[in-house]
Amino acid sequence: MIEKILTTPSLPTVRRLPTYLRLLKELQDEKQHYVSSTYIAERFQLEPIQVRKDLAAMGIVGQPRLGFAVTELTCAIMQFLGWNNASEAFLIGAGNLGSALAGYSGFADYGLNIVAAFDVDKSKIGTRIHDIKVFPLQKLPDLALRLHVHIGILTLPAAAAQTTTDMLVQAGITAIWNFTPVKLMAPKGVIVEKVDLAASLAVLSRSVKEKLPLKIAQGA
Amino acid sequence: MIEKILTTPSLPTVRRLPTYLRLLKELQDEKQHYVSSTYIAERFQLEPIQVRKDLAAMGIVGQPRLGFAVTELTCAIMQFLGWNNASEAFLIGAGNLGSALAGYSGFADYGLNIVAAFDVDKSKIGTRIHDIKVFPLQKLPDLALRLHVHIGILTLPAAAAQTTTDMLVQAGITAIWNFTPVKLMAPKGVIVEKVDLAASLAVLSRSVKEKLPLKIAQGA
DNA sequence: AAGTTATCGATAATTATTTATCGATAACTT
DNA sequence: AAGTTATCGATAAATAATTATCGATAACTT
Repeated sequence: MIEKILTTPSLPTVRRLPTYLRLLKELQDEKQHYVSSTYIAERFQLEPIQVRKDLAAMGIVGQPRLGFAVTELTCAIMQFLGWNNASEAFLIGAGNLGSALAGYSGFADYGLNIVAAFDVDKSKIGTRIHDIKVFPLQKLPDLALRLHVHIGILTLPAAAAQTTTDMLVQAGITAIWNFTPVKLMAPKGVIVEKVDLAASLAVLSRSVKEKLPLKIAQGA
Repeated sequence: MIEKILTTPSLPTVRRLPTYLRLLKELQDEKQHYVSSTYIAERFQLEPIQVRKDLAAMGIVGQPRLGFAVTELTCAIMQFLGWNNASEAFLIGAGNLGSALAGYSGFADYGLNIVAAFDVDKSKIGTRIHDIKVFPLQKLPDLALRLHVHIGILTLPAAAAQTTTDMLVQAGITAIWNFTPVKLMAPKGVIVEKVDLAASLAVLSRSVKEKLPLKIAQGA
C-alpha cells in the first residue's frame, strides 16, 4: 500500500478552509449529501481546480461525478483545524474590542472558548463582560498554570502590546491572536497571528484610489 | 526624459505599507531623518530587498549609503494609500463590534472618519456610540446622498449581511469593509474588502495543531 | 446496455511573489 | 585625498501559488 506523502497545506489554502466550512454547514442544514468543487468555487468566485487542490492538500478524496461527501468533508476540515474540540483562551484587554470579541457567539464554531478576561483598569476588574469575568492582569500567570490555558487574545492599546506579550510568554502562553497594530516579537515556539486591520484598510483605500481615475476616464 | 512605467504594487506590498508607516511615525518622533531598508526589514523580520522593492513599486527612490528620507517616505505612502485626507464612512451595525470600531481612535491615522452609524434595533436608534449617532437603517440612502458618503463598514449579523449589502449598493456605496464572515456578492465596480477573522483564526489553530506533535517528539 | 456527461486527480504550465547577485553611489574613515 | 563600507536599484534566479490539460471514473440518459 502506497501512502501518499502530504505536504502541509499552504497558508492561502488554510485561510480558505473556514469559508468552505461555512458553506458545508449550510448544505448540511439543507440535507445535501454531496457537493462538487465546481459548486463551491462558484459560490466563492474561485476556480474549481483551486478548491480541489485545497481539499486534496488535506488528504480528502472525492468521487467522480458526485463530488465530495458533505459530512465527511466537514469533519475532515474541522479535524484538520483542530476545531472539533474547543480550545480555551484568555482575553487580554477588556476594552471596546475585547468586549466585542467576548460577546461574539460565533467562536463556538471556531473551536475557541474564552474562559477569562484580564485588564489593568481597576474599574473593569471584577466586572463581567458578556458573562466573562475580568481579572487583574497580574493574576494571569497563576490562572494560566492552573487552567492549562495557552492561547491569548490580545486586544489592548498598542503601547502595552509588547511588554504584555513578554509577560504572556513567561506565563506559558504559546499562541497569541494579536489584534494590536504592533509587530510582536516573541521567541521561536510561540505562535503569533496578527489580525491586521490597517493592512486590510490599506487594500480597501488603495482600491478606492485606484478606481477613481478609471471612473473619470470612463465617464469622459 | 524617460518616465519609468510603474506597475501597480501587488496586494502583499500594499498590505505591508501600514506597518512601514507605523515605524516611520515613530522615527519622525525620534527626529530621525533617514532610514534604510536594512533597518526597516530588521524591525519587521523581512528581507531588506523586499522592503526596497515595496518602496520602489510606489516610485520612491532612496539614496545610497543613507537610505530613505523619513518625511518624504511617510508622505509618499500616505498619499499612495489616500490616507492624507480623511474619507468619511458609515458604520452599518451598531452592535458589539460596530461599537468597538466606533470607539477606536486610531482610524484617524488611517484616513478614515466614521460620521454616522445605522441599525435596525429600535433600542439603539437615537443613541450615540462613542459620540457617533445611530440612525435607522432605512435613513441610510438619503444620508449617503446628502453627505456624499460612499464607504460602508459592515458589522452586523451574518444573516443580514447580503441583503444589507444590496441596499448599500443601491444607495451608492461603492466600497465596503466587510467584518462579517459572509462572502458578499456585489456588482463589479463595488469594492469589497473582508476582514476575515475565521481565516486568521484558522491559521493560528492550524499552527498550534502542527506544532504539538513536534513538541512531543522533541520532548521524547 | 451503450453512450453521454460531470467531476475527480495527476501532471504540466503559467503567473505571482520573494530572494539573490552585483555594479554604482556617496557618506564615512584613515 | 584615497580607501572602505553601507546602501541603493537593475537584473536575474528561485520559490510559491494559481490555473490549465487530460485521461479515468461512475452516475445519469437514451
